[in-house]
Amino acid sequence: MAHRVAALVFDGLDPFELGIVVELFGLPRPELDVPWWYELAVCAQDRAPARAMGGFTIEPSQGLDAVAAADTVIVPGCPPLERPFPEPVLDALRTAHAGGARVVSICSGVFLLAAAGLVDGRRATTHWRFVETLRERYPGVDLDAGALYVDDGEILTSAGSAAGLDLCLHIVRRDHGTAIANDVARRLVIAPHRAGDQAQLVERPVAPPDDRRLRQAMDWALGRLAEPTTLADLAHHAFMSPRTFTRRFGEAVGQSPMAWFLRQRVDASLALLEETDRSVEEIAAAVGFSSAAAYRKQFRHRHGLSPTAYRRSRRASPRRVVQRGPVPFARLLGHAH
DNA sequence: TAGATGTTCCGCCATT
DNA sequence: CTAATGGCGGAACATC
Repeated sequence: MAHRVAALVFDGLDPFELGIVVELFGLPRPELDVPWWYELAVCAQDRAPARAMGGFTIEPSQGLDAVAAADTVIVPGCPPLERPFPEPVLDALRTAHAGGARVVSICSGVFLLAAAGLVDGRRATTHWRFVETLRERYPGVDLDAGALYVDDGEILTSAGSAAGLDLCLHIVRRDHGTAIANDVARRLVIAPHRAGDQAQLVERPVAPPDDRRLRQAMDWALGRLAEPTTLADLAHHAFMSPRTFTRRFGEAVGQSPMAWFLRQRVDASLALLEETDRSVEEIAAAVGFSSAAAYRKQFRHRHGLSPTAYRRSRRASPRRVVQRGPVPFARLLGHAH
């Protein structure tokens, strides 16, 4: 069974945002272990070609029928503001929504949803440039101007282009779980250039989980990275049994608790390798490994080279600001979700 | 190198 | 009735 995704395009659409949709929903992913995946159709009324920003044209493969019949409709941003939307387009959107489809917008795409009356009295967001206009035109919308994206059930809206990517990943997470979403993200976010093999992929940092007890345990663990810590300890600080903790952690984070924790330790060591001259032995101890051997093994496993080789590669090109390791989870914990 | 010992993690299932 | 919980056991892996 395939899940039908329809992307609605217009003159003036932002091809980057359409690209996000194509990348996430329009490509086969045979490498993923999932029972079903998405089938994308790029749609416009009468399949009329749409001029994209940047001066080229997109030829839709489907008309509005595909929109009405879709399981998920996505509206990428388009500077809509002056013209009214064609009634058939709005109808197709309403039909899809009434039939239980999810309706998603990126950036200024909300205007179309609003025009169709789908976001009245609902929470939504958009790019900050459009906040004022949206407020004036559709005062009934409960606008959350600060959010990256808003998930209001079957209506999902997002802010600027990159937030659209976050929202699409969020949808994949909803549909297939966190582990698969992380997998997809890992394939999208390719490492900055590095000589040699494909080591050192930058993994997308996981969003902090909703469950406060989980965050609490993670916070606690991060605050004492170097101390000996067991699964039972973590579970205890989350006020759960080890079994339940393991289960909930996996659902929320997409990794097992100890795999996550080991990773945090290795991540923490990156800064020490880059910014200090302490020995590998010392660093291993400083981030909580019981032996340098264990540290080396973990490090090679995650980064494909030895700690010393990693340090050397950083020193060799100190000005390459673009290159950086994974964002430590700690920095994300403070963020709103 | 081999082997004994410990830990994690996940499917299964009774219980809440 | 369904959903969540947590104990148990064993495979996989790590450690000594």
